[in-house]
Amino acid sequence: MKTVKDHAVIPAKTVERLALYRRVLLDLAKEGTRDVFSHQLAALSNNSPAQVRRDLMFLDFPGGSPRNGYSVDGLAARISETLDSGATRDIALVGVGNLGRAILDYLRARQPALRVTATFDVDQSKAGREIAGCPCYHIDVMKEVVQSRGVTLGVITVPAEKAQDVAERMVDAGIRGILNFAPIPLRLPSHVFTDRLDITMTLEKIAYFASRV
Amino acid sequence: MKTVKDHAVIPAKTVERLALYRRVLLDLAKEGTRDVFSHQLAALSNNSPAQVRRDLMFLDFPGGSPRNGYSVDGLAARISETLDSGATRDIALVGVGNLGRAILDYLRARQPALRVTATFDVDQSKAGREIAGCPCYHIDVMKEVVQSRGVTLGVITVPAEKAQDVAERMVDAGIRGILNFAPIPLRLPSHVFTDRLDITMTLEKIAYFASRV
DNA sequence: TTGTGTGAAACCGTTCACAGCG
DNA sequence: CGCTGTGAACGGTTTCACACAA
Repeated sequence: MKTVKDHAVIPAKTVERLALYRRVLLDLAKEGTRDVFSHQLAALSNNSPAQVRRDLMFLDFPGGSPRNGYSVDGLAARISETLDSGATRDIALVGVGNLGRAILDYLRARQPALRVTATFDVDQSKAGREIAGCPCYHIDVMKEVVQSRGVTLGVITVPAEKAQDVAERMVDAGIRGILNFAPIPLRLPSHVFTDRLDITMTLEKIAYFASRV
Repeated sequence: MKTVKDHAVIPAKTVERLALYRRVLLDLAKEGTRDVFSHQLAALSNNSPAQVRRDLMFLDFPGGSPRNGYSVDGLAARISETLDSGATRDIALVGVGNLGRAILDYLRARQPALRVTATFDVDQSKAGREIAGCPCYHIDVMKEVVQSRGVTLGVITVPAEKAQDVAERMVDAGIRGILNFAPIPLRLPSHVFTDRLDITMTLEKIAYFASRV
């Protein structure tokens, strides 16, 4: 029996794992697997079977039988409905340095539901050119471009000192969610969802735990 | 009074925040600030003053006076002692694509306590060259290079299909901690500390939360 | 019999609130 | 006073354990 309402908010950690399950399921589908048990999905995403089943409760998915487990295709589709609502999201990327270009390449091959529509930089010489098949504008025209194309997500790959300013311009342009690679957290109005991927900090954490036994 | 033993294991989230506090403190020091209150540190790393004070309890730092707060230099130094023990850690980076190069650049400027010593790739044509001032070897010689230089940390920026294999070679070479950029979790012996920075997954999470109000 | 779906318990991290001190 | 240090309360997440279904 399903008790979770359609529009119930799913906790962030669960959303992350659902995105991971989807990727695993798509891989399984590609190699022809039809059905999967929670313990298999758990092994492939290393966590516990109980965690997997608990996460799937949020999907309102009629799925799993004790005989066969879950339908790979059905479950993947249900996750996509829940996370994406099927719509493609447009992304603006600010800061066309090495990291910015890497992320462009990274995303181009993947998930067509997430697409970098435009890139921006302070460097005038980059404006007007195409970077990895994606037009690059000067940052001063960001608001117009973002609004005319209905971009709702932003990625920040500029140096730490510029990140807060860029983020505020993004919010002003109407962007609702920001992924920040700068090593400093952004202070933004609470209606904007932000997350940070801090490479140095993560390495420092790994260094700490790798030394104690 | 301090009750936390020197070798007590600090929770991962606290370690992350301590690394962030250190960065903030170093910025403050650079601009000449001598002392800082927990509420200031909290604002700069956006979280609560209570959280900051709770985190600092793990440091066994005699610090804070109600009059002046904490000594900026003293606190930064104490965090470094606790996280790094002052030692420089050597890193091996496998996968010299765009992302790999971006991370090399990113780390070169920063934290001298973390240094990429060698890079590796399957591409023979990259071997023998220098990438961003860092020697690049073929992946087959990784074990020797890693062992002769005492490298203990690894960064994986290869495609998903290769990541597990690369990780196992790293572990075989004696690496103790791995930062994985591939979108699939690694299955490794539990004595190896691993963390994953999954760009696509994070964007999917942001897309999910950016659409609900 | 095996695996799902799920209440209930255990666990962990954050926040509260206040005693103690400069 | 205002801030630190911290015990205690709180809330969210994970794990346990078992009824139920194929």
